[in-house]
Amino acid sequence: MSVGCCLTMEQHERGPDAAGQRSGLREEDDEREWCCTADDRKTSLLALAVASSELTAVHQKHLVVTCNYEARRYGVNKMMSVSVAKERCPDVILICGEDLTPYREASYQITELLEEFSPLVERLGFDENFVDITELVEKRLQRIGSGVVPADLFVSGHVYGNQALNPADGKHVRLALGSKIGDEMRGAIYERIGLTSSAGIASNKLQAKLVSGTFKPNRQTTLLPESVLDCMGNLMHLKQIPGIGPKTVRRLEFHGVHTIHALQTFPLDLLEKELGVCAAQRIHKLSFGEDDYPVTPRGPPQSLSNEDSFRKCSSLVEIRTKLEELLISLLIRLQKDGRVPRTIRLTIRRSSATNQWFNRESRQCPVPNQLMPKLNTGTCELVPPLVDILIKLLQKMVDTRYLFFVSLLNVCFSNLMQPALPSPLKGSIGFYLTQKSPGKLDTSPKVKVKRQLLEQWRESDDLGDATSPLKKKSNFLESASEDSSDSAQVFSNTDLPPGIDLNVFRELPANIQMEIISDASRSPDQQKYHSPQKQSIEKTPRKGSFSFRSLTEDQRKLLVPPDPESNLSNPSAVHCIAPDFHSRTSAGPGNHLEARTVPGPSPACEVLQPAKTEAPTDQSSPPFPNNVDAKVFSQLPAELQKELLGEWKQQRTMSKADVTKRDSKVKPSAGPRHCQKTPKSNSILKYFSKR
DNA sequence: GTGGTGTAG
DNA sequence: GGTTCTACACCAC
Repeated sequence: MSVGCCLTMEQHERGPDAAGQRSGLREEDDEREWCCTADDRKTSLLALAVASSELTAVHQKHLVVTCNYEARRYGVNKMMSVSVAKERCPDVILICGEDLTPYREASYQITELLEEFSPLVERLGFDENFVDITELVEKRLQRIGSGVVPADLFVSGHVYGNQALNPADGKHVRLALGSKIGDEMRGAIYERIGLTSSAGIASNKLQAKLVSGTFKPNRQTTLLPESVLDCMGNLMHLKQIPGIGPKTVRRLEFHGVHTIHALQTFPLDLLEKELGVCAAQRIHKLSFGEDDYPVTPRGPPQSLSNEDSFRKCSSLVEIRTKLEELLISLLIRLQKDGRVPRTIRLTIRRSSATNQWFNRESRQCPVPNQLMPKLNTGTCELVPPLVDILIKLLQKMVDTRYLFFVSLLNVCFSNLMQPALPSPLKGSIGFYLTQKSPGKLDTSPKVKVKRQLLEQWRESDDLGDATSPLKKKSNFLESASEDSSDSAQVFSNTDLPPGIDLNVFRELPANIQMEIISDASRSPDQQKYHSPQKQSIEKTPRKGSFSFRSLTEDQRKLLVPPDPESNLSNPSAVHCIAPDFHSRTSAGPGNHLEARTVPGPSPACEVLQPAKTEAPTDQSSPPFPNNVDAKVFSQLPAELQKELLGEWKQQRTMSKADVTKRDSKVKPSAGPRHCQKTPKSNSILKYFSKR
C-alpha cells in the first residue's frame, strides 16, 4: 500500500526575517493574517504579496486576482475589475501580480525542502506538491517492529469523517505514520520558509489532493480507506475531480451526467464512446477515488515561457517592443537555468470584429545553430535576431501587410538541453556545480548532477570536430590553460566555495579549478555559488525586477545597444516608446512604467501602418485611413474603434515628419517588406470577412 | 518535430 | 471563453 501526501501552501505569517526577505517579497509585510481557502486555486502564492494589515489586493492587468480580508470587507473581490475595486475601496493598495518570479522561486524552495524527505516529489503548479512517502512509512514501520503497534499510535491532525483509527489494520497504521510525516513536513516548511500549509494524507494522489483542503488553513487531514467513497460522494461538482476540466464537464453534462454518482453509474462503454477509451476509464476510476498514477518528479521545467496580453496590438512596431520585453526576461531566466533551448515558439491570440477572442495559435521552429551557444549567456545581442525569428513566425499566422489585432503574445523556449560546455561567458563553473532552484539543473542530489557534468566534460573532450561547440569548449580550455599551466595545485576543502565536492573538484581541468577558486575570492555579492537558499532567496530582487522596465539604467544599457548606427543597420534593434500600451499596463505606485530611451530612427518608419495610405491630412476627411472600410470599421468593438481613431490621429500628425526622415535616411533597398505598397482600399474587408 | 487541445493552479 | 502566467500530457500528422 502506498501513502501519499499533498501539501498546499497557503499562508505567510512571519515577519521579514522569515520568508518576507528570503523570497524577495515586500519587507513591510510583517503582520500576516492572510489565508487562502480551498477554492483559492492559484492565488495562494500570489497572496504572499498581500500585506494584511492594510487594504490590499493583487491584480493582473485590469483584474483583481486576489485580495485580503480587509479589502473584502469593503466589497473588493477576486475577479473584480480594478476600477470597481477602487470605487468600492479607494484606499486599496494594489500590487501587480504579473511578474511571477518571486512566487516561482519560493515555490521551488518548498519543493526542494520536501525532496529532503523523499525524492518522490511532484509539483502541481506553484503551490502544491505531491510527495510519495510510502518508503518513509515502511522504514518507520520497521523501526517500531513489525506487528508491534505502539499504544500511542494516533493520527496527526484531522481524520476525514472523524473515522476511528483501527490499530489492527495495517493500512490505518501506515496512514497514521504518514500523518506524522506530513506534520513534520509542514513544520519544516513553516520553520525554514515561513509558510503555513495544508496537507492531505491518503493512499493515492487523487485522495490526498481531495482531502488536503478539508480543513484549512494550516491543518492536515488523513483519509482512511473506508471513507473514500464518502469523500467522493460529498463532492458537489464533477469539476472538483482533478482531471475533469470544463470541457469534459460539458461533454458529460450533455449526456446527463451532472454528479459524481451519475458518473459512477454511467455505462462505461458509452463513456468510452464519448471520451475515448483511455480518458473514459481514467475518469470512471477517479469517480470512485481510484488513481493509480504514480507521484512523478518532473525535474526542471520542460519549457520556459513568458507572455503578456493586451487589449490590442496592431503594428509590428508594438509587437517588436513587446517581444523584446518578453525575450529579455526570458533570456535572463534561461541564463539562470543554464540549459539551452533547441526550439522557439510564438503563440498569439488575436481579436477581430466578429469574434472578440480567437483561440491561441502558435508556430515554432528550431533555434538556429549559431544562436544556440549564446542563448544562456545572458547576452543582449541575441534579442534582435530572436525578434526577427519571432516576427517570421508571427507572419506565418498573420498577414501583417493588412490590419491585424493581436491580444496576446507568448514566447516559449522548449527542448531544453544541457549545454555541451559550461559557457565561459557565464563567469563561473561553480554556478553549474551548485546551481539549484529555480533554474536548477536537476532536482536530484547534487552529487548526481556533478557526476553528470563531469561525464559531459569527459565525453566532450573526446570529440574532435573543430566546428562543434564542444571543440569550441576545448579551444577555450586550451587558451585558458596557457594562463594556468603552472597551477597544478593541491586543493583542500577549505579552498573551495561552499557546496562544491572536493572529489568532483579534483577531477576538473586545472584552469576550471582556478576559475572556481578565483570566484570564491570575490566579494559575496559577486559569487554565484551561494547555497541554494541564499541564491534563490537573498539574491531575489523585488517583484517585477526582471522586467525591462524595472532594470537599472546600467542594466538597460547592457541590454539595449546604445549605438544608433547599429540600430540603423539592423532595423530589429530599433526600440520604441509605446506610450499607449505602457500607460495601460502601468501598475500603480512602485511599479510604474518608464518610457524607454530610443536610439535610432523613429520606429514609425519601420512598419507599414494604415495611416501611411490615408487620404491627405485634411481635417475634413474621414477620421480613419481611406483603406479602411467605414462599414467594417463600424462593426468593430467601440473600444477598439476609439483606440484606432486616437492612434490614426496621432499617426497623421506624425506621418509627414516620418516620411521626410525615411526619405533622407533609409535607402530604397533597405528591405522589401518595409517598402511594400499598402493594401488597396477596402482590403481590410478581406481580413474581416475571412474570419 | 509541429501544432492543437485540454487540464491544472 | 471571465484574467493572467505559466506548465505538462496527449494526440494527429
